[in-house]
Amino acid sequence: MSKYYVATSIPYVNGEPHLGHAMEFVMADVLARQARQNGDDVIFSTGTDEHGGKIAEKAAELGLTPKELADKMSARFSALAKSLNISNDRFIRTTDAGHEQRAQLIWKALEKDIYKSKYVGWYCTGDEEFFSEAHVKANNGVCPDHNRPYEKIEEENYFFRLSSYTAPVLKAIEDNSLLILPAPKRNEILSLLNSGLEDISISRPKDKISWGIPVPGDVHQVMYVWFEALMNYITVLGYPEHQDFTDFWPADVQVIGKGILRFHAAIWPAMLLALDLELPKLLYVHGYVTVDNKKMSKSLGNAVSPDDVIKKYGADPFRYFFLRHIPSYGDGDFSWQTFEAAYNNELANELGNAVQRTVAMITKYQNGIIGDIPDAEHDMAQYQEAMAICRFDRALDHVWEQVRGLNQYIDEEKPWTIAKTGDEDHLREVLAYLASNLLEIASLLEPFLPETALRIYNVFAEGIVRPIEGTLFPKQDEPVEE
RNA sequence: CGCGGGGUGGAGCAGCGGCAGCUCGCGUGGCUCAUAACCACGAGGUCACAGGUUCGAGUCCUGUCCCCGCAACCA
Repeated sequence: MSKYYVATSIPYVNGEPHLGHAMEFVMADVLARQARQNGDDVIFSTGTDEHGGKIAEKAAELGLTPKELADKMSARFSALAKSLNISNDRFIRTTDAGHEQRAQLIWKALEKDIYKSKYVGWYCTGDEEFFSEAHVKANNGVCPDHNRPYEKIEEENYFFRLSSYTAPVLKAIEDNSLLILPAPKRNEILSLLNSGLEDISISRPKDKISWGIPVPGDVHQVMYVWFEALMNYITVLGYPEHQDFTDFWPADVQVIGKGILRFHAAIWPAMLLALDLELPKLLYVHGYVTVDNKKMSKSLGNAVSPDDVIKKYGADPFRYFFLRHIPSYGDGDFSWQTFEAAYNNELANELGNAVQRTVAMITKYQNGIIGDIPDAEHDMAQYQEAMAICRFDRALDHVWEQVRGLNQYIDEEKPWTIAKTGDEDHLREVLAYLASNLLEIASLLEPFLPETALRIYNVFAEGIVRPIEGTLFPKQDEPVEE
């Protein structure tokens, strides 16, 4: 039994969970469920990233302590995972004592590559934030939000010698020992690496940002959130001493959004190399979700809550839409309209109805007795290939080819005609073939639509049809608001 | 010349050198097992533009015009 470790990135608890977070959960869940289906021993981890100035500020605005805010928001994310049927084995929070302690161990282990230096940057006291040279130049030296000039400020920070790791990280990505999918993302990071990496600041003065993990041996500094958050992928396994870490690292897949590619394809691998650890085997980078072709944003008021969609349609339809209709290798769009179309046409009419008509015929013509169900013999190669490279959309396309094929087969064979002519053997054969196909489809669907797969199994698995209560995907008639 | 992605029937996409394809939507017909579902057929494209390579180009090369993302701590 081989070990399989898959992790999502851990969302920052700065805002409410949105469709993009939900999609990432779902994608990673497909990988985890597929691995379990293949008999692997799986750890699937997700969680929340909770430190940093932004959280502290936001908490202050709301009259909460940072920890109270983090608790509240973290719970929202774990609730989302639950309502989407995400099968994560772990849910790590960067405020967990275990993470904080292990992060400090990691820091110490990295000390040969850490040095103290002055950070010089452009600072806006309005934002209380540093800005890059390019950013400042683009705004002609004046902060547009506060209409005051950026100040040049120096502060003491610890730095990580990222520059020393440019070459080995580059090599790992070039020879695909750290595979990055899709390829354009790999190219993007290669070109970044080819231009060389600079050392990065990895701490903040405690008097500026206190909400963070203390730097070991320096009471005046806390770790920079990102630096410490990346460590979750190994602290969750119990680095350095726990057996899970020995057994499950390196990760088989890390699932991330395109916005955090640099952190995961440059900084994180460098940290791992500095720790003398192996790199993840695959970094799968998904795109962003727009709503009605616009970037989700509070000011536009077009944010759609994953909860609303799940409440109305359920977890499986949600999973289905985001896995098949948001391109696995690119950005995609959600709208209620396209969601409903997918639900009605594909789930209800094609799949749901295929199950329904099969059930009805077996019940009507054979009193619900299926008899021997032959093994299905479709060529799964294309499906498997798609799964291997995280092309969930393509994999589902192939499943739906089978669903359509099934409906075509029914129309060609016309079981109702066979029933009239009284050729019982032939009829039994045809209907058993249908059941067999639906069982096969259920198996292919299992990682994607776990509830649906189970319901289909339950109907046909015993050689006798056990009618479903209601229908698989009840048609939704009432128009959705908005 | 910062980097990257893209412009293909009404919409969304595939095709990456050999007669332009898929899904939705639309039209017509068929069927009656079924969730007014299912099946078949059809209409609809000078593949952003201009050059070039080739026996042959959405497909390769060059140039132009648009769109989008990253760069600037959003998944």
